[in-house]
Amino acid sequence: MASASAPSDEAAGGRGVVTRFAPSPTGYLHIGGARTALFNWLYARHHGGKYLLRIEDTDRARSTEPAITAIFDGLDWLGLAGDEPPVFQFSRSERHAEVAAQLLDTGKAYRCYLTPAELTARRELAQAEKRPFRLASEWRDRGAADAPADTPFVVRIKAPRDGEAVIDDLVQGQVTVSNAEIDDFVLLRSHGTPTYMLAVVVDDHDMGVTHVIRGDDHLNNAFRQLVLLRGMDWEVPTYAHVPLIHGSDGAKLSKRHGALGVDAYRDDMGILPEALFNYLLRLGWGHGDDEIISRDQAVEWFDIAHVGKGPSRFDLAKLQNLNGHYLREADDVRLAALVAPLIAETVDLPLLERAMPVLKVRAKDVAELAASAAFLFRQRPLPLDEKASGLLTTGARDLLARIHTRLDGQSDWTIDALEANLKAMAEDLGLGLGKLAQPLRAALTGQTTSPGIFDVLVLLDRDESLARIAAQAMPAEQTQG
RNA sequence: GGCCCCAUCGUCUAGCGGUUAGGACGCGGCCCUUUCACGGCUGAAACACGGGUUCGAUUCCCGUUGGGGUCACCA
Repeated sequence: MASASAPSDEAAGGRGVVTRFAPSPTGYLHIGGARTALFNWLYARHHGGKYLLRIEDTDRARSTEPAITAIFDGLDWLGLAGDEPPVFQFSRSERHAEVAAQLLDTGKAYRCYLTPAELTARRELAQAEKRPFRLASEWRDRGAADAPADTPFVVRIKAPRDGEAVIDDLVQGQVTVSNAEIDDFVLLRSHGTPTYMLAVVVDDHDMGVTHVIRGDDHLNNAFRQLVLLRGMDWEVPTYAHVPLIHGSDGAKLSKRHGALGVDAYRDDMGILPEALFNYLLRLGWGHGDDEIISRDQAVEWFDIAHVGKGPSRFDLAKLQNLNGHYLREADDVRLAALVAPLIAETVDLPLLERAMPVLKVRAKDVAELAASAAFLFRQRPLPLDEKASGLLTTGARDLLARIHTRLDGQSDWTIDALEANLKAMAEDLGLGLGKLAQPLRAALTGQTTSPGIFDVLVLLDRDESLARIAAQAMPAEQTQG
């Protein structure tokens, strides 16, 4: 099963790769989280490993059920569901406490009786003296005998004070931090609940995670987690800290930059999942000149080595361009099903499906597609938009009457026949085809832009087309002469 | 502010000592054309700066500047 010879295989080592995406359900799945999930998924797939999901809900006050649902929905939509049922971190608190107890027993952690008030006082003092704050709790070396009775305490790790720690990060390279920078962070809160720092390390270990791929806002945390890992004598996973996504102005992505839940891209912006997948893949990662990359191709090509080290800015225009591409490629039946609910009029689904090939080449999102399809289902008299009504001058209406007469005599209602007929008519009148097509388009669609005029004629069919033309044509008696 | 990280067109990126610095989005022009798109061709557009190393730096090293991340009983 194992590859016979792949010594250069980046850090996959001998063991099977296990990655995880671990969002905290305090908000919806945002674009940055989606990309982190994508990279984890790709890395696992590429190496034939496993990709797991874990919901980091240890903050009971901020974790919500709707957020959890939205995160799973978003992941499913992008095709990034976990390979196994998700782990809910809160359900594992007993295990976390057990590890904290073990650290306490082995002298790797201690009970700290400093109150929150004392802590903030020390912090403020340090700040006032413009001195970096590093907590030095006197409880670190005090014996249990000194412990005050009935006083709440937190459990802190005993972080080393000398030397330095090194992490070989797949993205950031070798990063060294002095141990003096790492404080005795809290493992168990005064109410006995585990902190994120404890929970992550225990869960990653228990879940067999070999590769931790996450946002680089966690790079500093990795050093803290290292202390814990050493305390438990556990194997250190391979880290890959991926740069964050920034907004168009270079600042950390926020709501106003479009850091919306992926559901907003789907529902409000009409983005297709394959487009977002492709966009997110290319944001911060590249493979030569390739831009349009399929899922399979991505799995084959993806590597951490080509993940950029600098943050990249989110560019909506490029996402939309990609979306246009995938829209054109998408199956007509699928698109019709997506578009139908967005159309106010009663939809003739087979007609919508038939129209899709000529509609989808001119749309960049699902909403645009719906807007461009609506004319097919409107009742007569057709409402005209401003440009269309401006175009239907007396002369144009007169022309429509002539067109009506001409087409009324046409039995072969096909694109070729219609085109031949109208071109001949234009020639007879000494006009360009456009002179006929534009008024016709206005009468047929109520708009000045639409698919090709012969496509429209055929889609609408003979009776409806003729009726729409008649509705806008100059009354017959005024055209005599 | 301390610590850590980063730096190629406006944006996403290719490049891994010697290239006319390539592609894509966006922008301009042309072509196609019944409108709008699509498509094709084409133009403008980048190695942040200063020192080294080297025969030769976009590429390696140092510094400056700029940007980002992080400093909780949040995750």
